[in-house]
Amino acid sequence: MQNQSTEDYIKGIYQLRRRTGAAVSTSDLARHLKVGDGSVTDMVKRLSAKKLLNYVPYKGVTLTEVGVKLAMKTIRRHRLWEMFLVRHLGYSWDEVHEEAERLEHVTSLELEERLDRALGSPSVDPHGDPIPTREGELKELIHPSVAECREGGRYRIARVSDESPEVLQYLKKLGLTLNKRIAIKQMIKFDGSVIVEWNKREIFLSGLMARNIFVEEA
Amino acid sequence: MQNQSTEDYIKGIYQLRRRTGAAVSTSDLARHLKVGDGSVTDMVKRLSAKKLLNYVPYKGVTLTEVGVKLAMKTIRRHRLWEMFLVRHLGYSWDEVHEEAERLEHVTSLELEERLDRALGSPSVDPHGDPIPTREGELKELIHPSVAECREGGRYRIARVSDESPEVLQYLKKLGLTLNKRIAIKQMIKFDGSVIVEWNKREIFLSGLMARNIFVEEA
DNA sequence: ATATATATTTAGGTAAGCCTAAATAATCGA
DNA sequence: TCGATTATTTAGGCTTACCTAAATATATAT
Ligand SMILES: [Mn+2]
Ligand SMILES: [Mn+2]
Ligand SMILES: [Mn+2]
Ligand SMILES: [Mn+2]
Repeated sequence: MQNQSTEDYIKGIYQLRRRTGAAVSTSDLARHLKVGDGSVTDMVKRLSAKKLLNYVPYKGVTLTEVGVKLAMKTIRRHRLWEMFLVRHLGYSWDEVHEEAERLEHVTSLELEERLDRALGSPSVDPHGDPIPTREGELKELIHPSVAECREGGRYRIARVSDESPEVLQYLKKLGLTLNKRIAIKQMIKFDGSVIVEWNKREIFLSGLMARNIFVEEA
Repeated sequence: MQNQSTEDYIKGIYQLRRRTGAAVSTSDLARHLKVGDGSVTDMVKRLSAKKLLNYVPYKGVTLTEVGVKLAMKTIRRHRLWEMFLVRHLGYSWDEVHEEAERLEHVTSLELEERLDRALGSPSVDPHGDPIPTREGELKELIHPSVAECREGGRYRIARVSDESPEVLQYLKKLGLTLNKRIAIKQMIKFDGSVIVEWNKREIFLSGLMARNIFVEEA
């Protein structure tokens, strides 16, 4: 098993790459991990020596096959823990990320299996993010954000960005949680905000909020 | 919160001290933690600077009040996790120590509270060891070992040494788990072994085994 | 194309935790 | 009580993962 830093670097690279598609720059990774640029260059060389990633100076890093495996393993553990904390310990979806961020690094294969079994092998985490399989397969679901919906459409909330606890807290307060069914009442072009209907109430969502909620046609 | 090494050192000191009563020598601690003697001297100086313990060269270490608090917190988390893994994830008592040894260091106060609540504030762990309270109070229960029992006596198994997984596995196979009621059939002076009766069967326990099972008069 | 701005790496340091071997202190036996 | 044995500390090193500032490479704008 690898240590906390290694796993967080590899996971970070995987996630940044999913967003940009290209090689991940050391400075983007530094920002993501909240460490200095020089520290990343340093660490990235060591991870490259361990064959977890390919590093081309001034060009950025990409994960090797082994690296992707490790990313999958870490993400799987993270999301299983999030799910477990919600279902079995009464956490709400805005409280689990931090905990899972630490637990993911001290989870044996045995524990991973037992978490999975206790949850009935869930396919998504509390934020709607897919959980990689035991074998490391991850099918990314591509859902449009509320900001990209058509007026009058009816949708199911399929995923919510887990970036900020505040967004999650706010949505919880509104009642807009996973799998809730909403209708798009009005798209306000001017600032990208959206008015949705849920439970017979009209809810106003800022443009930023709308871009953090992902839906599926209902 | 402290890091893994710090917590394991402090916990180790607490546990060694409970057994011997006196200040803990650096070499005993080194053996316990499986690190070199010199490493312990090194670390112990740092922990002393942090006011977690008092270190007198050549005399050994004792925990400060703050140190004892940290030991209690760590032991509480360890034992709550052991209990949780057994009750909620189907682990058996010989499989939980290693897992808890890592989980104890990444457990927030919030998580500690939720584990405790989910378990109904248990007073002992799966091995019969008492769980410190939220406030850090620990009442050590003093039970005689089977090796110290009187022939013909009837007892309840109150605690089992969690030192070795083998002992625990063996006892599990025999069916001699916590709270089981046994009768002492014969104490064999020659080698300290004991024959006990449980569930209408006679079970032979080696001297070493007998010294690792602790009981309460029934 | 060249100067300037920005991104990235290098260099030199630090702290934590470990190791081994040498030095020294404490303890024990006769 | 003195010499030998044992326990403990010191010294010198190592690796990991950070930091900051200086140097250098790359990208951008005129
Ligand atoms: Mn993490
Ligand atoms: Mn999540
Ligand atoms: Mn531990
Ligand atoms: Mn235990």
